[in-house]
Amino acid sequence: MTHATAAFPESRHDHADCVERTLAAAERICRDRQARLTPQRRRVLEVLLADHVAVGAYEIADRLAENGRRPAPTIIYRALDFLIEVGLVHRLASLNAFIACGHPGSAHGAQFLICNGCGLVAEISDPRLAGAVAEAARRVDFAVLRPIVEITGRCPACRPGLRGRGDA
Amino acid sequence: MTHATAAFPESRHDHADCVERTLAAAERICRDRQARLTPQRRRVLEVLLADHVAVGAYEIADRLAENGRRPAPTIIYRALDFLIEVGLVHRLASLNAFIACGHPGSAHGAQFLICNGCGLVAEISDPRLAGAVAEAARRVDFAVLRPIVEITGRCPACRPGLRGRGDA
DNA sequence: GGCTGGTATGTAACGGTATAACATTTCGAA
DNA sequence: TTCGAAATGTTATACCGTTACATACCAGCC
Repeated sequence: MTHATAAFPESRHDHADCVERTLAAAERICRDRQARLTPQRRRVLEVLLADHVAVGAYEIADRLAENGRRPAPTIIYRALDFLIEVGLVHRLASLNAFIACGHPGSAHGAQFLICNGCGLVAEISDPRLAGAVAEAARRVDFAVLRPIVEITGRCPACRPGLRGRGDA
Repeated sequence: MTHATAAFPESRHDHADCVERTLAAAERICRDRQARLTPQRRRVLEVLLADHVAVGAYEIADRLAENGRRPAPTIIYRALDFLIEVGLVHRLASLNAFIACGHPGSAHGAQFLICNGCGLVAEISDPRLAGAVAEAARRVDFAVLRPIVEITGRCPACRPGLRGRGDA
C-alpha cells in the first residue's frame, strides 16, 4: 500500500498492475514446471504481494483468517516452502519473514535492502555484488551454496533531510 | 604453522593460544571502553571461543550448566547483547546463533562463510565485498546501517574430491 | 465405475528462539 | 555509608518453526 519515493526500487508504481502481473507470471511459471499453484498457495502469495514489506508466517495466517478460519502454522509454512522452491518467494533470514520475489522466472541471485523506517524491502540483483561474493569465497576455496545478503538501513523516503535524491 | 586445508581460515591452528589471545584482547577492549567483562559475560565468551562454530543461546546455557545451574535465557541474551555491543561477538542471522569475533578491536565490516558440512564459520573482512555492498546501496540512494553477508556452503575440508586446493 | 498412489490439506502438540516485566544484588563513586 | 546505576536473577510469555499423524483430493489405471 505505501509508496516510497525516488530511487528506492519499489516506489510509486501501479501496484495493482504489479500484483496482477506477478500473479500471471506465477501461474505461468508453475504451469511450466508442472507445479500446482493451488488456491491455498495462491492466497499466501497474494498476502505477500499486498505490499513490498516482509511478512512473518504467523502474520500471513492472521491475514488469511480475515475471510475464514486461521490456518495453522504448518499450512502456511508448507505453502511458503512451495513458493520458495519455485522461486516466487524469498525468505529474509534477518527478519524471520518472507517476501514475494520481485522478478520471478529469471534465475537470479538476489540481495535485499531493508528499510527499518517503513519496512519496505527492495530486491536487487547486482552482478558486481554477486561477483564480489563469489570472488571472496573463491579466494578461500569455499564452495558457495546459498549467499545471503541483507542490508538493513534507510530508504530515501525515510531519511530526514535529503529527500528524493537518487544518484544512479 | 601451515593451514592444512588451504585458505579456509580457521584450520589447524594452535587453538589454546587463539583462545588465550582473544580473551586477553577482550579484557583490554573492555578496559579501554570502561565496560565490565564480568565473570558471567566472560563465561559466555569462553563458550563461544571453544571452537569456531556458531552456538545458539540455549546451547550456551546448556554448556554453562555443566558447572552449576543452567542460566535462564535472559541471562544469556543479556551477556550476548553486551558482547555484541563491544564487538566481541557476532550474531549470525541465518543460524539464529552466535560466534566469537575473529579479530576484535579493529572496527571492521565482517562477512561470514558458513560450512554446512562441519559447521565451521570463517569470518572474513573483504574490502571489495564491503565496497560492493556500499556501492549497490549508494546506487539506489539507500543508507546502510547494518549489512549482513552470510554465505553458506562447503569449506575446503568438507568438499569431497578436490582437497587442498586454494588459489589465492 | 472403483482401485491405487501421490500430492495437498488439516489438526494437534511440541521444541527452539527471544523478550517483557519485575525483584534483587553488586559495585563504584560521592 | 549511602546512593544510584549497572548487573543479575526469576517467571512468564510471545514468536518462529517442525514433527507426527490423519484426512482429502486428484490423477492414471484396471
